[in-house]
Amino acid sequence: MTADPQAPLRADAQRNRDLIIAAARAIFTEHGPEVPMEDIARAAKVGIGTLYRRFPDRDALIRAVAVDSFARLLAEVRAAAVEEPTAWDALVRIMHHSTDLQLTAQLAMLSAKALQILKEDEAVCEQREELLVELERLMVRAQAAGQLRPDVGAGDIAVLIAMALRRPPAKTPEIGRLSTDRCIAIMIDGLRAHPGAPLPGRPLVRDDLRR
Amino acid sequence: MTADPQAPLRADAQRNRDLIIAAARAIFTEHGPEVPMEDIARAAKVGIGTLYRRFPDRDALIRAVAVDSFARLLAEVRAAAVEEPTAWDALVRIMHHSTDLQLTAQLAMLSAKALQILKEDEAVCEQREELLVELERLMVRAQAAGQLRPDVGAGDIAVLIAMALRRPPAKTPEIGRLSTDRCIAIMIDGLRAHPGAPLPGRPLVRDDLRR
DNA sequence: AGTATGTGGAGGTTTACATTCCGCTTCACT
DNA sequence: AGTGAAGCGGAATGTAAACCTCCACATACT
Repeated sequence: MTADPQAPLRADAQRNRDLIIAAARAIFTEHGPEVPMEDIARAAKVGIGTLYRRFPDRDALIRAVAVDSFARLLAEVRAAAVEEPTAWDALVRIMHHSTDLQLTAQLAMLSAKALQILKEDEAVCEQREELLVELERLMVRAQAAGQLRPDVGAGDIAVLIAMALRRPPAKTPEIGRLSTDRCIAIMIDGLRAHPGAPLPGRPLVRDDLRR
Repeated sequence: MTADPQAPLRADAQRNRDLIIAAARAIFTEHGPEVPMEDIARAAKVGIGTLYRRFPDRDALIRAVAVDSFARLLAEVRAAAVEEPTAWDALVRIMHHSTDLQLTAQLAMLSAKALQILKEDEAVCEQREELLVELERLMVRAQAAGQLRPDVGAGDIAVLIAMALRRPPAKTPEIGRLSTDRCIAIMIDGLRAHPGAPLPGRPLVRDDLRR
């Protein structure tokens, strides 16, 4: 029932549905996917009943948000790949600026619960695969150009991102943002070609992330 | 009532107390400080009643574990500072090998709840301060020796560590460990002197972490 | 204007966790 | 080896929070 196109929604209902997804996106990004349904309804300025009619349970909502967020991120990645002068610049841009990235990583890698749900969703899995393919393509290009260190795989980047974007509670929001930015910048410097020390083990690749 | 030395515990009681702390340490490290008390009791092979007699509530337990974990970490840091040939090596050793580091970071930076509790504990705050002083000392040495990039502060490292050590759930424990190791190695390379790009903002220092 | 569709949110139900309590066990001391 | 104090386990109870249903009322579409 995630998307049920055979009965087009009434205009107000469609509007509410969008509001709910937007609110869920914001709240999931901030507090993870296990916040009470009521909070989401409140943020969307909608009654709980409405939320439940549109998404019969939390899983459905998570799936819908994930589809949305993955699609946005994919678009962002493709845009960066085309618009930036080099693959490396595209990677840097994505890592630094994407909030969809944050949500996606959170859903796909940090919450065991969400992972479980998404793993069983055909559409999401496909999107995910596309995303990783796109990422790998960028990385190969950046490695060929000698900008990205050769001993990392897409899995490494994914892990790095997932870690970096789990922002710890900070003194103030500004410090929180600053610390995330700096952290990512340090990671990026660690990803440049000709770094100090060879990495342990072997590169993590796409398949290492599948669970 | 965390430590009540006026009535020395019976031998078996003392043993159980130690078991409980050890179990709590393991479980907190793995799953954060909000796991059900019952899980901790089970892991310690002890009845819930016992747990509650020794630690009247979760806060007391968290405090006790924190004191223990901070002390261990401080010892580890000092040992590394003395035993390793350079300050840089000491930093690397600590980042790579310390599980107490993981727990400490988790308690001190990632869980809002734990933070709240610890912030109000005199002893813990002092330990924390000592720890950061020691870290800063190492960093200054490593920067003076030209090994650590000059534009980072102790706060940056603390944030980095807290992020890195929040291990996402992985396909297998081996992959989990590998990904953490690689992630840390990448961060370390990003921390070396003469990296690619200057970091944004200003160094995060000790005080930025106080909340 | 009439009807199908959508809405809000009060409240019953479920769940999960914290905490207490007390009959039985183990220790420590003589 | 006997005895009382200290300790133990875990079933039972309390409690808070989140889930989700339901229905009188509202809104959109034709």
